[in-house]
Amino acid sequence: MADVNFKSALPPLSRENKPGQPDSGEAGGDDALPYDLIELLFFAYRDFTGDPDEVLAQYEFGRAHHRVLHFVERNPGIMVTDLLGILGITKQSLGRVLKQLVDAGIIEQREGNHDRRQRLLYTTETGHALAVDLTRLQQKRLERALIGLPDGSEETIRRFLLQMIDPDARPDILKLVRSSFDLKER
Amino acid sequence: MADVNFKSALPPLSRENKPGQPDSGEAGGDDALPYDLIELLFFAYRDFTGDPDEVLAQYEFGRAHHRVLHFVERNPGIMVTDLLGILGITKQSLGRVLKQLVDAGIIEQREGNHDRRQRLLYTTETGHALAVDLTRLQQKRLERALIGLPDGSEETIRRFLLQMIDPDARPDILKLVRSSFDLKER
DNA sequence: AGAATTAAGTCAATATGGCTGACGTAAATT
DNA sequence: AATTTACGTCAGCCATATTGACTTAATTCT
Repeated sequence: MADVNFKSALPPLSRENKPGQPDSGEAGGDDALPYDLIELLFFAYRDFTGDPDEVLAQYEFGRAHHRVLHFVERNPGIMVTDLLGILGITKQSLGRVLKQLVDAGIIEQREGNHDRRQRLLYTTETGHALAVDLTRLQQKRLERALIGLPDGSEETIRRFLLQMIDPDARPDILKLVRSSFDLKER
Repeated sequence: MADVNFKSALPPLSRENKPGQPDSGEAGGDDALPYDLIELLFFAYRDFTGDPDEVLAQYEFGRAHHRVLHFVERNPGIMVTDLLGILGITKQSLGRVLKQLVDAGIIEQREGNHDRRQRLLYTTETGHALAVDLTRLQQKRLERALIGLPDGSEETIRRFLLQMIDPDARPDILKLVRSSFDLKER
């Protein structure tokens, strides 16, 4: 369900507004702003997140649930505090979503062994299955996107994405992402 | 202002949960799910949108305003209906945001020449300046991300992003994006 | 000329996913 | 024993999206 992607919704451009070639009649001297890249990124990301959205809607879950599920699946036994740091949201925001996931039997909380204050997070069997499902959807889209690109493109894209990230956040993200590819800078 | 990026917020991974190398001990036979790409995309997009967010916050605007501003700047004289189609949101959602932008003197509405029902959208001088500012921020990040990548990488990334988009939406998006690069499939 | 369609705007209600500040409890650390 | 940490919770707020129904004016179709 859920017509998340705008597919059919995108109309032809207004007649009054035909392309007309590089409308480089701007004021100041905006030397070639990368509108195309910016827009491609926008639409690509939207469709990328749209696949999971459709599945999640069936469970009455949203994108917030997906993010939590994803990072718990990826980091079984993660502490709530660390998950908060990764997601960059507040305890309250996470709390609501997390509770729903626990109630739905998607995520399980276990007391820490060494530190009994912790409620370490794990996906249940159901949760794992759902996480894998969603990831496979995204995998398919990624694979489709890589078709026909020159050798080494995947590596290039990985580096590009990493370098899009704030430099001072990269070390932490690299730890988190632990790619099987070498993304060390230089 | 606005601590949009989580920079300092990302904590070290939980001690209980050190990398430990490809934890390929999964159940079914999930052959190498592309977690790293998925996560890099997530963080990259977050930082990418974070730059404009900070500036917009000063105007009490959000990301919704940015999207509207962007597409109006890019398609001066666009009809409301077409903008709705591009953004993939409802008239009501657009209405609120658009009104705020008009009230703030960022966007201007002019009656259509041929069709007086239309309220064609244009950025004002102020709006244009803001749009350019925001785009330059994103340009800088993109340029930084392309540093050190092999020749032709930008082209590769463009194609990658295009192919991430639903195939049936691509023709419309290509018209919209009108890249100065050749993105025709094949 | 009259009917149907389109462009734009509007009302009211609702959901989601964020936020803040304050506070409480149990467990660990100093 | 005092402090800090991990987690949760209360109450309220805000931004951005949704739906369905309805109005007005203008254009197009028959």
